[in-house]
Amino acid sequence: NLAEHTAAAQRLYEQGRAYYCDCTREDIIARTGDQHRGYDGYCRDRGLGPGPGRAMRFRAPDEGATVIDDLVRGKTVFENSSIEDFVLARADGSILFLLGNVVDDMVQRITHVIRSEEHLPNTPKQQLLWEALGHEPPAWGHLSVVVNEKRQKLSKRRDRVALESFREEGYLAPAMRNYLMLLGWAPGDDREIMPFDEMVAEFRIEDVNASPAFFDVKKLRAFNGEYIRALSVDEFIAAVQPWLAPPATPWPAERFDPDVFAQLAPLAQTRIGLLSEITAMVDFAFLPEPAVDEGSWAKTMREPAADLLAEVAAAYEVVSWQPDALRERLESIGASFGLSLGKAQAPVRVAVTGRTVGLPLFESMTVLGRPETLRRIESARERVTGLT
RNA sequence: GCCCCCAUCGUCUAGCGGCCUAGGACACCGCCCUUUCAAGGCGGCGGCACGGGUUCGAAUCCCGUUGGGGGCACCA
Repeated sequence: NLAEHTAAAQRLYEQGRAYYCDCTREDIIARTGDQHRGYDGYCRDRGLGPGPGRAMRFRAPDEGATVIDDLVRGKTVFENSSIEDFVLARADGSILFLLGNVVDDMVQRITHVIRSEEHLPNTPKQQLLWEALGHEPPAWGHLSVVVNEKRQKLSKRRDRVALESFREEGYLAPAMRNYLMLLGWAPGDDREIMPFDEMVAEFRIEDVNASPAFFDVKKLRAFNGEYIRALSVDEFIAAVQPWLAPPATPWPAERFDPDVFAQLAPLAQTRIGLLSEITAMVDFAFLPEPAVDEGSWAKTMREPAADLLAEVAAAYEVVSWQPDALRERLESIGASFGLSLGKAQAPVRVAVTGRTVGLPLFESMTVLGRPETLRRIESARERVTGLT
């Protein structure tokens, strides 16, 4: 809209609402003694015409006040005496943001300007321009900024603000959107998790509150978990695909078995808050050897783990390979050692999956298959015996 | 320094003069369920920044203080 920008500046000059000024930054500081004092109006009445080294300044009103009626903040009063004669056009004729932005909005017939709080100090200047150019100013709405734990506005340099990085970690778009909607706004009832369409239907800009909100990743993650659980199993399997292939996976691609994963998926679905967590949840099924967590090993592979593992291996040679049967056998073997099922399953779990926490054990073994399960139990038993 | 904004549990919020003994969510802590961990159920902890007004009555209105934030370019 270059032509419109220039025409608008020209019109303001012809109306006497703007004037030319040849002051440099240094001149102004020399006169006011302060680099934050603003322009002192030196050229206001010098009657300078256009020329090299001359910028065009807006003639701000000397008296009265400019009132911004803000959709989210109510009325804000700016004394006109505090508004400096700001520059509209550089010495080379190019137009500055403040004016260009206003002209663009007029050309596009913008009715509502909803933007961040940091623009609030610009608003009286822009409203003055709208009026000087003979237009009704738009409805303004200044939203508060989102802040970090130190309550400063989020910045690209300092804070994590790229949506892509959240997506790569396995946040679902609807969860992110739902969470973001709740920063500064709340639906009428106590529901927080709600479909976007319903939020849109209920949303009113006037209901947005004006105080800055902290971006709480913990709560975002909780929302994400809710959205993950709300997926059908098929949707879940589809959503999680990117984390089941290289480079996300520690297992070789050819070892991945979609049918095996499909059996594990519903078990994993209630256990992850981020899609990326699926990898560690099911890696035992696709790795040639379980990734042993040494802390888990040390905690569980003590008396009478070796003997227990030996008996479990023997019993599992012949049981019917189903979760219930596997559990019953382990439970009675544990009992013969004086161990609860909770205690007895621990070394078996570490032997088979490598960790003390994970998917339900008997279902996992069922999916892994008898030969591989027995091999892992036996291998763990040998290691324990070797160390004893 | 000047201009402006904001202020309810740790966090996000509901509240728009009496329904408030201040409600919900996340987090945290218990209990239940349970093969681990989750999920789920039940319960707990925890807040109106402070001081003045106005009013019969204030978290709600006004003023001030304090604290936090944003903006002060011939940048966008």
